[in-house]
Amino acid sequence: MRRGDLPRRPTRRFFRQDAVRVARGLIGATLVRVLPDGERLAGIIVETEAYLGVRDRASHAFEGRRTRRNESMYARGGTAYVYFTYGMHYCLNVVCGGEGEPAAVLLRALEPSEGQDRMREHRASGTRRPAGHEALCRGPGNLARALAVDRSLDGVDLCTSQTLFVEIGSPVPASRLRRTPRVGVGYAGAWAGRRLRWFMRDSRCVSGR
DNA sequence: ATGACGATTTACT
DNA sequence: GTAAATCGTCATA
Repeated sequence: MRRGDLPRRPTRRFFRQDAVRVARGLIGATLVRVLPDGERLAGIIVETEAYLGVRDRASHAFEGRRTRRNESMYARGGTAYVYFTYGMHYCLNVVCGGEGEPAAVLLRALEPSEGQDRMREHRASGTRRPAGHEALCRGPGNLARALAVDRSLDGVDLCTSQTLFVEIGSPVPASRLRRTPRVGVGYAGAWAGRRLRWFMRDSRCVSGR
């Protein structure tokens, strides 16, 4: 982005690509959350994972599973898919591909860039020590909590929403990225080993393991 | 109606 | 390293 340019959102065309391209392409972009009171929270996306749809055993849509929970995975690319897991955490995904094609990218970590105090408040309750800047949005559950993302944002269209959206960032060269298997999908057999996780090599905000 | 299970996080030995 | 927290969702009956 050049000086004086306004931030731009990725096009619908971008989100309609396959999840591998979207996962790779979102690294370095900024995720923006505008709270009900108008405060803007934002962070640079530093870690993503691709879930490839009906053939991917780790995906919620494996073998065409379609339920109330994962319904928004079947919406068109650019839709938010927010699910609740482990009885306490929300996770935010970006749906990819065309309508009826349930692929998605899980957003796993951000480097906070705006509204860090508010993020810290959101993270505060339940933890003993306040999270440092690096840890505010480290891990999908923490990211969602810091940005006040819950099921009310499930199904939101990131291409048009004023509440939750993405802004294009500077291009990230491949040399700054690392690619590994996904986290927490050991149950997925051969799919567990596929390198479908991307993260910024030098970022201190990336989740562990 | 019941039971098993998480695309996680934290705390603790 | 292991375990606990915690509950919506889904498959089974």
